[in-house]
Amino acid sequence: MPFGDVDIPFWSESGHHRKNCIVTNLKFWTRDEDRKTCGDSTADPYTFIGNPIIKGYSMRGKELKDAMRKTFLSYFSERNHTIITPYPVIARWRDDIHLTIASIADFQPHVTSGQAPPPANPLTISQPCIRLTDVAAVGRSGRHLSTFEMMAHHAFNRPKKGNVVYWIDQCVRYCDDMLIETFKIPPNEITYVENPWSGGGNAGPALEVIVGGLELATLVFMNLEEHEDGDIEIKGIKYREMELQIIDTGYGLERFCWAAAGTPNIYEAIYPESVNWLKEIIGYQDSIQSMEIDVDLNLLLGEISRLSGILNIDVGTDVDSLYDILISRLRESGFQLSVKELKMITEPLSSIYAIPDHMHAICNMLGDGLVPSNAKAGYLLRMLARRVCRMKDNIGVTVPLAVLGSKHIENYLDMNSFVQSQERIFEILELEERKYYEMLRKGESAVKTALKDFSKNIFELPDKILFRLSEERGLNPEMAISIANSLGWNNLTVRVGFSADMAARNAIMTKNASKMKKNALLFNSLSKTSLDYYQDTKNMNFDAQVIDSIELSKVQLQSLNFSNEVEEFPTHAIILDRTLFYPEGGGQLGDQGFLIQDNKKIKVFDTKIYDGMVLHFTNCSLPIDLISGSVNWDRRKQLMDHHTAIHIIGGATRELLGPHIWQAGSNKGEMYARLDVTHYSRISRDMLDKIEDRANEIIIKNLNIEKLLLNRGDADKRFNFDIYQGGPPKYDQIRIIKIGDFDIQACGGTHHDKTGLIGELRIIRSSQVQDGVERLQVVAGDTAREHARLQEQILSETSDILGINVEDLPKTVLRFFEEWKSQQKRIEELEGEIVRLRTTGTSNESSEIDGVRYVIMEAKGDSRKMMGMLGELTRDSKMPTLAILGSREGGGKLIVACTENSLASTRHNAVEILNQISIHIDGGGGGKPSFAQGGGSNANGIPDSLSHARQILGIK
RNA sequence: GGGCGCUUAGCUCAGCUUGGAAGAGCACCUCGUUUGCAACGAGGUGGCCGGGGGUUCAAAUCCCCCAGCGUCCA
Repeated sequence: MPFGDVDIPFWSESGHHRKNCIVTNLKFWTRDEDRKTCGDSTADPYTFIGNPIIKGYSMRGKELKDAMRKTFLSYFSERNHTIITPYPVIARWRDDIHLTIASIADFQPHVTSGQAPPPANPLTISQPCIRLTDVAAVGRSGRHLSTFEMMAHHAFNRPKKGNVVYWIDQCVRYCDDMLIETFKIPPNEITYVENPWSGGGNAGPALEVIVGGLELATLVFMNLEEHEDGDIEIKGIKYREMELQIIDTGYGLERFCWAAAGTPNIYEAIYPESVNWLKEIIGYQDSIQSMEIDVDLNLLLGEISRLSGILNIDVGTDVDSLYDILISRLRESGFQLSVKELKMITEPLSSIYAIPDHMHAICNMLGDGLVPSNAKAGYLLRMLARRVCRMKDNIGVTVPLAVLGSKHIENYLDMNSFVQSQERIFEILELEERKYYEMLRKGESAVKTALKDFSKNIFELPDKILFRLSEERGLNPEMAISIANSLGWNNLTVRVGFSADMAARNAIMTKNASKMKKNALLFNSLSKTSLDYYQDTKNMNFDAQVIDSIELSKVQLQSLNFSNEVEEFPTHAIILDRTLFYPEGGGQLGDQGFLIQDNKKIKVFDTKIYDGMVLHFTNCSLPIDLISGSVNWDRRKQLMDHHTAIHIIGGATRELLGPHIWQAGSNKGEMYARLDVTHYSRISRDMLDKIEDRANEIIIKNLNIEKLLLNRGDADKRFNFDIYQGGPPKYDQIRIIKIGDFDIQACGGTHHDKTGLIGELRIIRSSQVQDGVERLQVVAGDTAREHARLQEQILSETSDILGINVEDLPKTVLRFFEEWKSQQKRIEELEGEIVRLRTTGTSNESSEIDGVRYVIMEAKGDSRKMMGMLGELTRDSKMPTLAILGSREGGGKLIVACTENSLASTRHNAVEILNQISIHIDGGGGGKPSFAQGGGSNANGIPDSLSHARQILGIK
């Protein structure tokens, strides 16, 4: 049987026929003997618009979704499936994706790989998902959503172990039965299209379930995994059968709602309140009526939706040609419209439809505790927020973003599924909108500057300028051009195909970037080291067997990235059968200490782990023999102080600032520790003090610190996802650090048994790593005391220099700085005065020949100082002057200048004069004909230079 | 995670490509003209050109490092 074919008893039992779609050429199953197309082709229009194919659901919006979800979950619950609470939309348990894009994502990779058991088997769920790949089509196609709920039933089979829940046949039976019996869909309207699925390292046969021209569900039978020796090849990648056989289904909740509502498009079915409200605000009906087009708007929208589904709207699509096609197709259906009319109808609508969709995603992300940022998942949130801001501006909605959010939550969301508070969601939305307008405002001057050298009559801009405005200023081409139009470049338009080129350019850049990073295999794993340091974190001495002693190559040294606490570059890596040295991990730096063999003490500079093998870095090799090891306790104690302190700070920050506080990285060394947390604004010193106080309170309470070892499934059940602050879990065994009831985290580091052992901690300062991520710098234990001493010392040394009390430092320094500035000013004035005095009347430094004054004199100071004097001499156009100043500073400086546009500048060339006289100071220089400056290396030649100048100019 | 950009007067920003006297608008001060809504005219005050290092006779300008901020992509 070829891969992808689905041959099950159910087909013949239920009277299905296998056919070939005459349009797509895909194989499909149907009960309808006469059917020629698979249902999901360009020849299959939606049949349910205005005529719901799922009967009995008269409600709309949230009520409809709730009812539909309940029906689905109940169906499977009644058939032995356990209902699972949805996972968050931010996929923090994974490091390969930011957002939950499917229900199966909840169970990847730990369950699908077989490492951990599923939370229930079989199970059913309705998982909120966010997918941004087709975000450009949302609002336009009639069916695309950036956020949706994927209803699913999953089963995980291990046929080799005799554990089979159900497989393809039963899966299809459930689906078919539910559609017909529960949702009352006419059997002949259902088609099952064979379309094998692959992605994310797995593959398997799959069926697309099409009803009334709409894909309602996909049933995937995942039984293959990527493997280089696999015997099945799909799209050039080799796969083999895997241990697990997974039923991975996805039923689009919103699509069920649409099919039950029969509205012109999916948005009207699920967001009717928002759509109507937005239409009202901008007076949409009135503006359409004033166009006096003789069409039934509802019929037209249905038709557009039907056609948009067929047309492929994608990033970079040539929108104008798309409109032409749409117009001609609409004409075939009896709608006579011009492009302009069609645009006036559909452009505002596409925004009206996209806004509630985007708000749904935004509120869900914020509700999950995500913070907007310029990187990672936070950027996706910001991108959506900015799309909404842009769209609402375009169609003339003046309601603030936060109000849109408030309306949306009121109509469509349950706050009790959110970790974040409503107030904070609005606060963040307000901040985001403010940042968007700030960007626009700055963008205007950026456009002005970028275009200042272009004629106002040009029609197109060089691509480079639009690329740069987009990448550096966040102005997409349409926004940039619209700003340019409003600034007077009225003819400018975006070149056809520009967006496609920009997307292609990004693709190339991304591809190049991914080529650059290649992970070379550093060490061949011999055997895993027994990690004995967890048994008792205070135990520092041990005996072990040397397994290997590796001389480090240049490549290895470079890629090992030693911290600045490693005092010397090591030459060797020693591998032992067991160790008490903690290798760098979880942000905690590696242990240092000694290895002792035959009375020889060898220093361990650092410890790292690679593929389960602990590398002890030394500067010599060791024979394969027994050794004893000794870990530097002072350092380890300090690392533990810092690591436990960071947990406490994290807990205190979360407690005081809110559930959106997530660890975005951390580092614990001997000298200091830092914790990066997600937060939407800068943290004030006042707040840092509060966090510090709370953390010290925890230390004083001397809470017990428990270390628990749980498997992944139990850890997930017992605690929230909050425990994965340090990143997605990598192993099935999860080590939990529990500080009283104050803070619980999965962590592999070494910790004290009691909080009191830290002594004290201080947050030295906070800085910003990227937008939305604050870095807290922390010192704890002895380091905290040393830090305080150092600060004292700096202050007392500084105040000693000024001979004042420490308390008076700020005030005194300010006074000194002000005085210094005003004195600089005074010096400049006085120098000007000196020049005036020296050059007025009959001084030997000033003479006049034929209407030009000549000033040749030696001065004091550097070029900058002499500039000021020259201003005095040559800036007065009423007194044409040629001035030559020389100074002995810095190897000799010379400046030759004449009053611009005067007799002096026509008569003399400053550069020529300078070049002739600068030979005396062994130097050079240049400038323009009216002004030249230079310098040299022989300061004592200055008098010669000046007298040479007098000679050239004929002055005695 | 990978890029790109910005930091210059109290504010908003030019100048940097190609090194050679620190600029504009707004605000502020003085004088004049007016006393109608962003008044006008003349003059003026105000700058460690983010910090540190390098190249150079000479750096706001070129190179490197650091800090702060912005932005795009994944």
